[in-house]
Amino acid sequence: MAKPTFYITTPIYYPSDRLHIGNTYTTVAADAMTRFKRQTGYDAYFLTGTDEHGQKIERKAEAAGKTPKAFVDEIVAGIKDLWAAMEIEYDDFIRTTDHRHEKAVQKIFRTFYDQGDIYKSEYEGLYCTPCESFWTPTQLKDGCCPDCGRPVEPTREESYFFRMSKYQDWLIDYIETHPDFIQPPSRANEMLSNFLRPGLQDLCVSRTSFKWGIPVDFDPKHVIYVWIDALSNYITALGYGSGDDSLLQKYWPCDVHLMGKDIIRFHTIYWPIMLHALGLPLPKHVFAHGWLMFGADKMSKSKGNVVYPLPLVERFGADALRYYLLREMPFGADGNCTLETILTRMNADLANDLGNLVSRTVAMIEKYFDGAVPAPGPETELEAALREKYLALPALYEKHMNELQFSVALADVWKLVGDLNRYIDQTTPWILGKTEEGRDRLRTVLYTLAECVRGVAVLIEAAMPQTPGRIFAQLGVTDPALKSWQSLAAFGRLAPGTVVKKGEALFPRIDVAREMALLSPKEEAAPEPKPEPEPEPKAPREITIDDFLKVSLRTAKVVACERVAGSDKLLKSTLEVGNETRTVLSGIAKSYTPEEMVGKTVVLVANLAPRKMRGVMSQGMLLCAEDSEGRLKLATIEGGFPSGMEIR
RNA sequence: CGCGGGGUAGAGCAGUCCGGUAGCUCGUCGGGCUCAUAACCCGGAGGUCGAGGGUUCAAAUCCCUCCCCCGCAACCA
Repeated sequence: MAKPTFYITTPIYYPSDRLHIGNTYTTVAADAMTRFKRQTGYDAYFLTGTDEHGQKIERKAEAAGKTPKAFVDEIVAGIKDLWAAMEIEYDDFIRTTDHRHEKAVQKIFRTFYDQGDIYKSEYEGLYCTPCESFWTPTQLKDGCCPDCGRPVEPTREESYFFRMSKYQDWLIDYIETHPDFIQPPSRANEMLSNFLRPGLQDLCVSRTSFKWGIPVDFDPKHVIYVWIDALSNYITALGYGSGDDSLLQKYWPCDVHLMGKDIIRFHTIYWPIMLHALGLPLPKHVFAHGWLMFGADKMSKSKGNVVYPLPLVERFGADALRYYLLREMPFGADGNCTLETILTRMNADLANDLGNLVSRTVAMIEKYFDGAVPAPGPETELEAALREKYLALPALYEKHMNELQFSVALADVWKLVGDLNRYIDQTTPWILGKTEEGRDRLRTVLYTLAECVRGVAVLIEAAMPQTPGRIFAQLGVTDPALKSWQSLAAFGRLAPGTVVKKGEALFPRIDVAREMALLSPKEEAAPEPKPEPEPEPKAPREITIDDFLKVSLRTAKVVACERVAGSDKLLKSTLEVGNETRTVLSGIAKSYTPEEMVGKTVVLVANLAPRKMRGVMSQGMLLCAEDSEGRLKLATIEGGFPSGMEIR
């Protein structure tokens, strides 16, 4: 009988920057799930990859003086290195620039067009010419381009559109009749009430404003815009439209699309509709996990709790970081993530509980039985209770893993680890070892420990691929049958006489304070390229003095200041600039009270185009410094200097 | 009334759907043990479960009102 199949995907990541720990989390989760499914008898297939087209990459490549392909090649290599370091083993890594993908996407696009799902029309929107971008009214900043701040103008661009509206009722019905489709279920409500029930707009699926994309083969001045290009990867990777769709036949429909909660909308609305239009069944589950929060904006860099994956892996190993990621985050919810919580968790669970358990178990077998696992004697109720827990664990673990509740599944295993540490204290082997009758009892105790430790090693394999091997080495387990999931079905598989050998500590205890100092972002000018926290999209370019002189900076005295009704950030200041009076709005209400403002002599950008905010015209801008926590300090002029003076 | 998430011990969280002695991890204090990675085990202190009202024999849990925090949105030239 053929094995049941299991197909799992991560999103394809956008390689405009290095990946952060959030993407690492998704991918680790998918990898752990894949390993778990294989372990429990499935034919599992794990897909990840990169989404490489689009204007943003086109521009970044240009800024870096590279071709888009060369630019993404480099980043993709880094991503693959990171996955290798994290022990992530995917079956396929699809890049949207792969020839196989591009061909299939063109075919999909044409299919939609031929069957009338896609039609050509004009996109009417607000266009910023310098940025070559369309913006929706809601994206605009005060009527201007959110990127460059310059005015936009209504423009039309020829575009292809997907008739989403046609499938809206079908999708609503599908989601309502398939309560398991969107996980967690609260996300389904969100999609229904925010997007589906109000009515779907037809989706713009091509662009003519940039070139870095897959051309529409029957209308080559268009490139296919992100949706059809990116989402299709889940089937093009399986050979959809390639002539060999054996993988598709085997693995589709997908079991789980795993992703962060930010992109759930695309996967639960556009993607299902596209699949339906292609006549393909929908994925069984779309699962959105939460975010890893780094103590959020409030306490990041200054508290030294920004976390990057690579330095941690290098220092503590892939398994420790994988364990942390899977254990710390509850199902579907956001989790706090700081260097301190990571190190503390590693110490408590890995070094103290598991590592030390293995260490003391093996040490006692060496000490009392010359390293040979003793044959167990009669059982007491202590052993019976442990055995019962041990035997119940695989089913429990399997249940939680199948619900993608990694943290709960691991917590179950660690309950057994805790029980075993307690068991040692209850049975006091070091006393048993002193008498002849005690030694009989000791055989049972140490055998029970060794067998349970073996079970733990088997159970954690999916989450921590490297550690079981190290435990087996210390226990002297070589027979593959004893490393298998099936071996958990009965207690007592470990053969008495097996020779153990104490090795290095599985997880050396970490000096948290020291490591925190060592790994804090400031020290991290390491050779490895650190993933810049917020890479400036627009790197400051050199300008000439003439450019600078275009900016008119003047001293200005605040003569009055008040809060702006309805805004928590804006202050409205009345400024005296020489013999002129100006009104300026500034987003500084969180750092300054109106009272503090009055009387200050500040720096005004005097020739900035006026802008309306909250219905009030702002005639200029005040210069401010901003720290990493968003606190602002105005640039001020000391002393009683007159207003209206030029600043150079 | 924009959408959503949340407010439970010093910190991070579970419990809330299906009312019934408030629980877990870390930290802290005290004790035990010596097989072990200064680890492990036991115990204590520490909570008016955001506030107020209601239903009930009984409310963290159900109902109503309000306050506060965090995302998104808005907005910070």
